[in-house]
Amino acid sequence: MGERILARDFFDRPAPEVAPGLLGRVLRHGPVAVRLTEVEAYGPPGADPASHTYRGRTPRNAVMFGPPGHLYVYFTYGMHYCANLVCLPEGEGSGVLLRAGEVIEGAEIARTRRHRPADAAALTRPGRPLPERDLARGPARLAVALGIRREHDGADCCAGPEREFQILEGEPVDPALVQAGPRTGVSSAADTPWRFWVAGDPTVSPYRRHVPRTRPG
DNA sequence: ACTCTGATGCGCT
DNA sequence: GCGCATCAGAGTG
Repeated sequence: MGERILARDFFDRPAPEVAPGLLGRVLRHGPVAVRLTEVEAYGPPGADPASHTYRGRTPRNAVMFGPPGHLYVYFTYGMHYCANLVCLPEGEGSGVLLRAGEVIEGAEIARTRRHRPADAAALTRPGRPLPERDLARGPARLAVALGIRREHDGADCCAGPEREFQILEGEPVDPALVQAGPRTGVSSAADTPWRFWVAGDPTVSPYRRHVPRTRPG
């Protein structure tokens, strides 16, 4: 039942319609599965200044203009990957950013991915293990937990159980529990309430307003 | 709990 | 060159 793959038609609608319906759905990549608790919609060219597709098609955002139900993976801040699910028919350029979720399968693998051995001092420090709820709390953390990398840009999530990624039906969230508000960290269209999350869920990321950086000097 | 900052690659103007 | 759809760690209350 909840293990069925979402039909591609599900994504063949505007992102702000798709986004709230994605809450409670499950994205699986091999042994790790994440139940989505927070998402953001991004509109097609011209309509949404915060969207990567606002100024039209480029090599980077090309997948967003492809068929729905595929992963658009981008690299940002010189160190993070984030993932969207493409919406609307081919040629439109719209999607839903996957902002946070609950790891429901493969938590140990996810924890290994999220742990960084780079800081040698941290290994000798007592520190507690990373809390379960933080494994995929935030778009870049979610990407790490699921092992999403640059090469997965364009991966089809609706094609079948033999494919690397699947978006599963899961248990859609009661609409009464869905909350909506402004998107996180965007520098424009901050008044557009296209962020959707599950009320009271601890895996939802803390809201951060965009703050412009001033460089030294 | 909160606020501030540095790290870091690259797409776009 | 500027500005990111960010995060972790340090500092403070």
